[in-house]
Amino acid sequence: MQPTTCAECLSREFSFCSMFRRALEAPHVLAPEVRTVAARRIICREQDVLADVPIICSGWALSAVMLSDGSRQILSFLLPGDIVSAALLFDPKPGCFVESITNVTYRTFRRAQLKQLLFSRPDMADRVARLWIDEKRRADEMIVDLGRRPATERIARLMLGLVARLRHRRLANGNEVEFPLRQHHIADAVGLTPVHVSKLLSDFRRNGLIRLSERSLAILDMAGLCAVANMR
Amino acid sequence: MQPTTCAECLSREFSFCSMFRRALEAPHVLAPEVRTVAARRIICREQDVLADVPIICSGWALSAVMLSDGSRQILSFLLPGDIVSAALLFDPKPGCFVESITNVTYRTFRRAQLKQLLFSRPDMADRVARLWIDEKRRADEMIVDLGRRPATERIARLMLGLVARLRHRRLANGNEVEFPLRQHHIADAVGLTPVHVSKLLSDFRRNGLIRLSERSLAILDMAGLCAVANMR
DNA sequence: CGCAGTTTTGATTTCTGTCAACGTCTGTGG
DNA sequence: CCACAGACGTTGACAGAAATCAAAACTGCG
Repeated sequence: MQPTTCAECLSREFSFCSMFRRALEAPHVLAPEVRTVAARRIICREQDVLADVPIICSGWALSAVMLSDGSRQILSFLLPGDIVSAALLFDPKPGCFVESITNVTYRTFRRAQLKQLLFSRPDMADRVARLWIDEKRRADEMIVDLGRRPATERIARLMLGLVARLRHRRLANGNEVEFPLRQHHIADAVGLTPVHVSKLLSDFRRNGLIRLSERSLAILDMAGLCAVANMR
Repeated sequence: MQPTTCAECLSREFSFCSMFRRALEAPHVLAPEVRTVAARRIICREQDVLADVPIICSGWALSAVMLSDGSRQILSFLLPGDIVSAALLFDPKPGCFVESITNVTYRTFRRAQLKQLLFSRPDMADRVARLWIDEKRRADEMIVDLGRRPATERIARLMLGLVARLRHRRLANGNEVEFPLRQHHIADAVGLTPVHVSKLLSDFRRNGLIRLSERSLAILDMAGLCAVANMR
């Protein structure tokens, strides 16, 4: 059921991998190494120096920063087709630590090879720039969310954003998606405590906005949730 | 007192401008247009399409996102030598609005010219990448601050970060710097209300950490402020 | 079964926002 | 030169949001 080569992978059409579609369809060109990790495993640490660039092939992961008091801030959730961070194309230090949420498979590409491919075609610079601009835009939106939006709005936006990303990659089509996040993941992403997240999610359910159980999220009232999220 | 050409400008040695040092010293190569705006003026809006890339030459500015309820989140303070956003090198839409804090002079470079220069030398891609990586790192730090640090810590870190940037550019050398920010600027940057910022700054003063008056900030107890900021 | 991780719920505390009043400063126009 | 209006900063009382603490139920899994 899971693709065994990039040439069979759906993500090849979307997100990061689409830039290398041609090269990926001829597997001998890039020949990335495949790795598999179980859920809740560390993929890389903040101070690591990565010789290779990891791309998520299946499963969910997260990138985060740890603080000295033991708490952490999640910077982004990584879905199939995502590069851990565009900065890794140029800098071997990830600057964040990366952990699997579900079972994850990822492929590691040689940085030098990717860069060579990147600059072999004139339009590549613009495509890398686009990738980078999108990453930065998401970071800026997160800053706005954390700085100026109330808790319910942040949670609603997180869920809507994830559903939109999944749909864009054809990993979901209805308003119901696989949702492996624990409440502490949500808490660490939106800057709240798990206890408070639990209470607010109960409110969402009480108001008929969502159904969330068994690692599955259904948006029951899209208009209502968008209203809570202050979107559209 | 203020330089009239890039060839005389100190910022040429640091930050963004340093990438073009050679070209800037021969003014006929890039020939940017110079503009001057008074304090509290809009430099560009979120939906604008900018034909040129603005670089701050003197004064302080800010980039921010406005929300529908009238509040705003400041994304970054722009100091002499800063590009408004590295994304502008590739994308004419700034995605944020930019406002002068003090009187500001800035130069606008033709995007096509900059890009041409950028790719005329093989090491340029790495330098642009470095610029971009730093911008992203700052955004990530801001996410961590807003998501996981208490108010006093955020304010202390903002002040320390600004002082460090000023010193790095030789715009300050002691622990006393020109500081044109109003308390509402601080509030909009760290996600608080101006009233609360006022109270916390009073605490800082009471504890002998800083002196802040007359558009000037002196860090009286660097170790103490770093401790509050949870740094070093 | 037993255990560790997760979720829920209620009581309480802490932090931050809101509101309002007042004083200061600054630039502007008469 | 003065009066004035705005913007800014400070302070206190209060309200609301989110954290903390604690206990109990639930889940999945070896």
